[in-house]
Amino acid sequence: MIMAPWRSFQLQPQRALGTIQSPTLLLFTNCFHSSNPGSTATQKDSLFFRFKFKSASFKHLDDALASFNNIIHMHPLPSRVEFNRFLSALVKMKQHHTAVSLSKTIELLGIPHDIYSLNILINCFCHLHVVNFGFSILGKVLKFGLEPDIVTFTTLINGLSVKGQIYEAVDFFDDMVAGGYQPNLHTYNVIVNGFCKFGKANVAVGLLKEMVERGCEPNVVTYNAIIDALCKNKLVVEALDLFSQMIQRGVEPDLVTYNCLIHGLCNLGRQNQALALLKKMVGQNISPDVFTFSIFINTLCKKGLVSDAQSIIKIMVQRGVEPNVVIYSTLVHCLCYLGKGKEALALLNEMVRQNMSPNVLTFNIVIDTLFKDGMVLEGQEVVNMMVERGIKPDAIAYNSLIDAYCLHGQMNKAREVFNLMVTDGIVDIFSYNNLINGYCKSKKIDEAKKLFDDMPQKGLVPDSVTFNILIKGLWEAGRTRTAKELFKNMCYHGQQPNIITFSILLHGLCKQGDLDEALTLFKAMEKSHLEPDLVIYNILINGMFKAGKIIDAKELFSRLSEKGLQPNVYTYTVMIKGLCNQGLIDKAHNVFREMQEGGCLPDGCCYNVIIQGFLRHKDVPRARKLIKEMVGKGFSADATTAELVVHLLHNGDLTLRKL
DNA sequence: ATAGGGTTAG
Repeated sequence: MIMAPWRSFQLQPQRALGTIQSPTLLLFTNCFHSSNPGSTATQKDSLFFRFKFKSASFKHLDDALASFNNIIHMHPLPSRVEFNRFLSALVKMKQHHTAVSLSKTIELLGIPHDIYSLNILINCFCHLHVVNFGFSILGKVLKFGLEPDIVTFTTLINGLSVKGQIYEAVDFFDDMVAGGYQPNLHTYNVIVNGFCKFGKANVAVGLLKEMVERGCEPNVVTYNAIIDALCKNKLVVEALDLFSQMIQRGVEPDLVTYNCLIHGLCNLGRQNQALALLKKMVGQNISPDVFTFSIFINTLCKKGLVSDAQSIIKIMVQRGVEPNVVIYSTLVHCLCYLGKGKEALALLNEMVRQNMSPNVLTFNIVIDTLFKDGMVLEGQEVVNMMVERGIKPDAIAYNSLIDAYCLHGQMNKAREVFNLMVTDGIVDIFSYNNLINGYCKSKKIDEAKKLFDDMPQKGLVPDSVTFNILIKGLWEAGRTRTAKELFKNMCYHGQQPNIITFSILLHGLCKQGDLDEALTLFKAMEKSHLEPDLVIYNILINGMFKAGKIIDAKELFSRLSEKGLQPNVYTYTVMIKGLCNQGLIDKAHNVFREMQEGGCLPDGCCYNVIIQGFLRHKDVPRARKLIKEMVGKGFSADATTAELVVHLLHNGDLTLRKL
């Protein structure tokens, strides 16, 4: 159980909800809850709705719906203005779908639309990613003889740009200007934001000038959007330039500005500069908030410094900033990253216990880690826990679940999850790639192929990863001809083979001993302007040894540095193994020494390879010495080494016997 | 307008 030292500072006791499980029970309990008047008292409700509040606001959808059911029975009915107020309250709760359907109800009650209600409706459709419906509402506006206003256009522009159709958004913007409508600051901010989210921060920077020329002086929101985008594109220098520029133009940076810059600096590892900015902002009486702390906590977590992160949490609590679910999830992630799955699970349970509802992200991190660390049962239990708490996995969570089940050969479960995604209409390329990969690894190549063929039907195009997975699967299933055909057909499917494609095929060919074909393929690869990397050379050197071309292998090895590549532990292991197999045990030993002089430390596999070399040559003293060294470094003998030792046991050698 | 999760193929 992990102890949270800051626990005493935080989390005011909240309403106990821990025992409530069924929605019915929840509704039941709500009936007795004094802070929830909306659902029962009709008279009070209408007063509340009509006179008491300037703008309606609800905490729960249930309250809003109950309120709605009451007011539609009032005589006379509330005015359009009041219904609009209600609809925008729903929008604030991100209940766009409900807003659309209630808008229809209101219409059916005989309350005519006005431009405000139609603008709200357009906004809802845009948020539901059906901009076309938004445009059909624009048609309705005109049909009703209503005048679209700048809000109508800005909303539609926003709808296009959040869908990534930024150039369509700009076209529409131009049409609007041509139609005599003046864009305002908000319109520009929507466009700027679109470019920023679309990875075109530079275009957004260019827009600043146009804004000034048009008399729409950029405000702090404009600058923040661009600064954030620049930071996320690692262009912190440019972001800092813009930061100075905004100050020069008299726009005061706010907390968001600083948070964005601090985030960008931390991501580039420039924490000292980030801290300097923190100091600067505090000097300007801008207090760090939970976002600011979160950035620093995350940065420390990524470095594995959990205790430092925990200290920051203490500080923030002392400053009166409450850690939230993001802060906790970051810590959970950190523990997972450090391989402490059990402790992460404990912290997750602690969150639940303290009523800090973990969300799909928190659960996903823990589930992923537990499965990857082989704790299948624990992982499954957390999945159940998530479902019990009514948290619906999203595409990322589902995909990592598919991957997890595949990893443990539970293909039926993986398939089940995949089918759920199909039902929900959220299968993506990752789902297919993960599941195809799972089938290949479980030697169910026909299932894999079937899935691959099924992709276009779902509107998905196989990517290079899909091809690579399937080529490898086919090859390993012995269907090398089909694998080669698929490789040749890749480009007809719009996918270029990449370096990994080549490595898969080269590996397969070398393993079969087809060195000549491998070398032909290697030439083809160079011709297609793919720069071979160390992995490719490792495969080739290995293949050359296997084919008995020791001179070629040694030459290729020695030419690595002139290609700007430094041999790694795999390269050396390949060399050592090759030399050992050719009986050149002393040469192998030289390489083993050379690698360490060059600063490359042997791993367990490397030790096993050279030890096996010595054992096969009945050189027990040197084998014994290296076994001792290996065990001392915390590596252990593999099955082959152990077997060889058993054969030599008649020596009664104690060091070896220990294995 | 700002903070936390997936890169699956060698």
